Amino acid sequence: MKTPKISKAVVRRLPVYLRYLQLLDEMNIRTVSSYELGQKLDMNPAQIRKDLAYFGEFGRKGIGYEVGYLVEKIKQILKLDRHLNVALVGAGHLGIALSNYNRYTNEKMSIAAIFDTDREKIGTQVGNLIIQHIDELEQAVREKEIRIGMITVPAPYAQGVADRLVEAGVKGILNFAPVSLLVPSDVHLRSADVTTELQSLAYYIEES
Amino acid sequence: MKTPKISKAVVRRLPVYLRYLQLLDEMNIRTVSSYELGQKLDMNPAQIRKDLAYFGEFGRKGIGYEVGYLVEKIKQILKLDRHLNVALVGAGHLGIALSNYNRYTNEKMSIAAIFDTDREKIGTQVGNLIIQHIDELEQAVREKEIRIGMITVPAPYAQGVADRLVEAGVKGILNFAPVSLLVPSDVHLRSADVTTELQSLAYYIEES
DNA sequence: TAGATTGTTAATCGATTAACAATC
DNA sequence: TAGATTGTTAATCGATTAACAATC
Repeated sequence: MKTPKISKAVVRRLPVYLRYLQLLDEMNIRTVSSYELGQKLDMNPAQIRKDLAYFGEFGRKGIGYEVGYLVEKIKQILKLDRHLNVALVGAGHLGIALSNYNRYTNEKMSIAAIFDTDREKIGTQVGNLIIQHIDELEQAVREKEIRIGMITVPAPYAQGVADRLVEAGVKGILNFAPVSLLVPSDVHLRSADVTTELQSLAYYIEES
Repeated sequence: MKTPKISKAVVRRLPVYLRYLQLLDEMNIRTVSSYELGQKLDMNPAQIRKDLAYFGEFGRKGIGYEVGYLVEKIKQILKLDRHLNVALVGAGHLGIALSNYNRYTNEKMSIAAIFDTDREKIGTQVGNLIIQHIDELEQAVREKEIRIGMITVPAPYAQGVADRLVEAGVKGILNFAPVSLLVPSDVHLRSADVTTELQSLAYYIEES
């Protein structure tokens, strides 16, 4: 165990750091301090330093962090330096839209299969993939070593899809359906539901 | 000030409770205990009771919560009992997909305008809306009393769009672009970025 | 050297959970 | 009445921030 005990909050912030560091890298900025990062990401510099320090000593006192080096380190930590295949279940508007995210994430992470139940859609090409029937899910997950599933089916079908993904061996699920899912504790579930986000935002909107 | 100090974590859970309660309501289930809710939502019952108790005494000792009543109460708390207009900026695949979310959220919350800069798209109908040029944003926000903006433009344009939304008077922003935005402290910003979600999930995926 | 900035410890703050009296 | 379940206080746990010695 190379890391002691990393909190979920820390892990959720690492991709945010990574994204901004990659931007700096593209701008050929070599070095950055936790203070500068804090300014740009609206975060406390101490938190950034502490987060990074869980994984090693990446900075230099008096200087800051070397951008390119830190990018590589964070990629390693997040395991973005190895291939990771994702399955997308639900080829509706949202599913199709998300299938474009291939480019955004990382060359090493890619959507390796898309599933639906609609006979009209099956066999159709989306990007460089062909929409498959969901009954091929288990086989595809095994053959392509898919580890993460994204669920973009209507709410009533989402739990069933989650069950199948789990059964097939997926270890992470990103659920876009507006419903609470139950999965075994060894499977990491994230909700990416627009409904709940908007509804909780509404709380903060004062009367006009 | 009718509420003392409600934490963000509590507010984010209320829509989750609401959603499940509405499901129970549709199934004509009259009453539910915090224990049952906890089971179905994979949450601690004490937390659910405590969350609800911040806003009033909605339950009955020995009985539980009356589903229909609690649904109404949570809607009131989240201000989902009044109209709330949302603007969508960016009519790409994701934007179009999200424009369907009208039905999911709430009859009272609706996307009231869609903007883009692409001349090809402007004037095009999406659902019951016509895509407008982003230069009409300020006027539309004012006229339609839009209070929340969803950003689905490419990352490099997102901060500019956020600035315009803020300037126009929007008080909540849901950002789908893979970039960290800065907004004034009185504007509530939420990130709904798939990239960071997937990347943080990757951390938990063990070697195959 | 003087100034800057890290890594880390200690202090603080916030959120979750346990426990139980009140009561339906 | 006995059993169930809330609302709430106290205890615990986890996360953030402040402070500063180490050092580039």
